[in-house]
Amino acid sequence: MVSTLKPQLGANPERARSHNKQLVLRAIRHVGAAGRAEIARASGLSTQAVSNIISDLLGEGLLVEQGVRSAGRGLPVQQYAIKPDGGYAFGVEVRPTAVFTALVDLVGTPIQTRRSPLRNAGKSTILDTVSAQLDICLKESRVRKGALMGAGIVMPGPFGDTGLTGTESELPGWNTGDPAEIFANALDLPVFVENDANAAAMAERMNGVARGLDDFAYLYFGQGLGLGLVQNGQILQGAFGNAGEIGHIQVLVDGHAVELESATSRLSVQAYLAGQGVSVTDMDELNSLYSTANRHLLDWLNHAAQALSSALSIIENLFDPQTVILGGAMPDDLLDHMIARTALPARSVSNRPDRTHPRLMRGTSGRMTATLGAAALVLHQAFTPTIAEAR
Amino acid sequence: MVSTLKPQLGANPERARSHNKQLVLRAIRHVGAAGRAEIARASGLSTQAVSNIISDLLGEGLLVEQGVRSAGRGLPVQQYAIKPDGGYAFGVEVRPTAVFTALVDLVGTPIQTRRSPLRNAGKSTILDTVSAQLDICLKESRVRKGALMGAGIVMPGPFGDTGLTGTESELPGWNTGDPAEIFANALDLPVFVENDANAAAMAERMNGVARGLDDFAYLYFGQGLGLGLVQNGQILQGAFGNAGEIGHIQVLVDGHAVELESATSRLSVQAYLAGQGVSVTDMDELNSLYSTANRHLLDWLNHAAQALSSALSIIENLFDPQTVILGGAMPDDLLDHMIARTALPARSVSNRPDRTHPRLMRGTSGRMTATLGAAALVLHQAFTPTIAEAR
DNA sequence: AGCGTTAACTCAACTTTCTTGAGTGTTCAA
DNA sequence: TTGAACACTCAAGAAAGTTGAGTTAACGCT
Repeated sequence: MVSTLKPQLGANPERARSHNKQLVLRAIRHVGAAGRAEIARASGLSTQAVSNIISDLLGEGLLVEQGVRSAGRGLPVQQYAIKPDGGYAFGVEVRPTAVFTALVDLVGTPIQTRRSPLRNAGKSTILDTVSAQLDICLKESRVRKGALMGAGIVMPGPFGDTGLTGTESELPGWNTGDPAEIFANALDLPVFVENDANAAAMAERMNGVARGLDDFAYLYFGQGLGLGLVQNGQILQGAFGNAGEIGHIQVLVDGHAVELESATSRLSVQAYLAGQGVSVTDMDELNSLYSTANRHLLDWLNHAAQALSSALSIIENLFDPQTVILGGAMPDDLLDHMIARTALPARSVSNRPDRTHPRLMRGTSGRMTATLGAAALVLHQAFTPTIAEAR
Repeated sequence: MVSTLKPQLGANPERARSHNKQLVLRAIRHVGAAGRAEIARASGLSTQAVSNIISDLLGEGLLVEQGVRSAGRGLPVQQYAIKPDGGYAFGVEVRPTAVFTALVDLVGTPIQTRRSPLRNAGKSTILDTVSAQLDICLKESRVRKGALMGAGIVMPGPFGDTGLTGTESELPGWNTGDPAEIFANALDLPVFVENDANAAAMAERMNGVARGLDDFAYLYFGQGLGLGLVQNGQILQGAFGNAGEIGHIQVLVDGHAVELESATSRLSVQAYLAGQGVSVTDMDELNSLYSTANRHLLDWLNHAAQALSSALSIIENLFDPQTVILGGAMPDDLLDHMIARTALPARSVSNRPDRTHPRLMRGTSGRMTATLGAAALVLHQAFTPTIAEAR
């Protein structure tokens, strides 16, 4: 019974400065552009301290002046904003058949997105492909490697040898060794590894509908169904990094218990439609099927909405989030349809009159959601004050 | 769509010191007794800094010298330990018919526990009773009020006006205003308010089977069934403070969906037994019923274990905790029986070979669990470095 | 139009806290 | 016996923050 204390760092001047820098960046990012006094009030620091820090950040090229704003009386505010080319993040999504990569700038704008097929799903093939993609990305975009703040990697979970192993994770060979470390060595960059749902959630928080939210859940439609949980602005990872494996829990559809994933995922709709003699292979076909109001697809959506309603009840009552976001590799229209049809449980702590957000929202969808989310992991890190958190 | 940035504090010398003090206390608490060099290594501070901080803490009466330990070569280690009477915490559990209070010292030892019936469940009656209990507690134990670090309050959730309101929370009048503020004013102390499950979880972490665990879940058998979630050493509260309301989710028993609470709670066993013509009014009766191997009770336990298995699957896959603890106002033997009978889901991220703790454990049980948990909230605060977290 | 108030920001002096490096004392092992 | 290892202290120095006085610009009242 060895209980290891999670290492936590003490505060010294150097770490305090780094913490405060991130605090200032975060405050500026949150409002888009801000002046010194404003930031000082938000952080509990003196204006002078903020001033010094801003001057540092200007020197490092992370901030730009953003004109003055005359706000009522007093000296007009000299505003500062994040400098988009002040840094870059590399996002990687590893799937069994291909690797998706994205280069985004400091404000989250995608500079490049790429797709590269994999000859096989072997470890070294993946590492080589990712490395090659990084080089090409940097060359084409003319971004110095030094300007890269890190790489975010999205891999199918769960991580490690668990009771779900073999059922889903179609990437062999990653259960031994720490994937983050392996990628960090291969790319020579700080690396953050998450599953697709968590990454998508962070993307939504950085630049999507979850901007400014600190507590929300994200249901990600990928191959299966994943749950990204953000608590207090941080991804909830669980003790072994596998929190949010919602796909295999039992929910009720028409009074019968089914695995949530078998009722809601992309694989599930394909299987269902195939059973009805309708073959779909990609999202576009699914979308056109929906636009013709295909009865079988609508039936499936109804089932899925029922399953989601059960899941929503669980998520809301267990996490009490500000909102639950639906997104991922599923066409917008289908997501909207499901959201409209999902019954919002009355017996839920989320059923309260003083809500600021709808209980169910649609997030960004599309093929690159998770890849951009991978990059968002890096940005999130850059804007999160981290004294007291050892790495 | 006003997205308010969660206030976070910048680091300045004063706050750094306070952060570091708490870090040192936490490190010492974790191992029981420690020397300067050891703490310095754990915190990333210099020995000199730790030395200065320890000398401060000795002056404040929070630490005591604890003899020297000769550990291999070198100068023997001068060890320090938490001084039990260095501070006290007041714990309060408010129930509809009575108020329970406890005074515990800095290491968590209960000094006094009391029960005081309530004439009615009105707000002012409760406040008056609690205040009076505090005064008596202090007088009898001869603890200065100045030595009190705060009060923890356990109240039935959910907090605020939610979809579960009226079903459970039998304390009228608390849905308006912030309970923490109300108590803080009445007691003139820093106050932390939580539900019973969260408080019990913290108690378990401070001095129970969850010592040293940073990620675990606690299923609390109270009137109903509550879930306390600890993530990264912190209570997971949710956006509105109502996370962990697990009682009302649907689970499967014998293929039928039922509300978890209706299958597992103390009220549920009483109702079930009453239906079989067996009347029980308190835990002792329940216990003696169990010791006679009452068939109806065993039937109920079987049902409950099934429901718990469903719940366990959800908790494990959503949180990926180090362990799930069962505790609360239910006799030990019954808890043990349920733990033994609860099937551990195979398809779970928690089903992994490299576990350090069992998937299901029994925590402290008994009438005062939540009350002592309330006090533990205060201790937890005292041992948690909190730069960057505004109040 | 004039003038006092308000507010953002800078400058320079000061304070707090941490780190560094040299020095002391104790224990173990060769 | 001697040297290495280790905990701890002392004194000097460095880093980062705060404070308070001073400057500048806009607003609004007379």
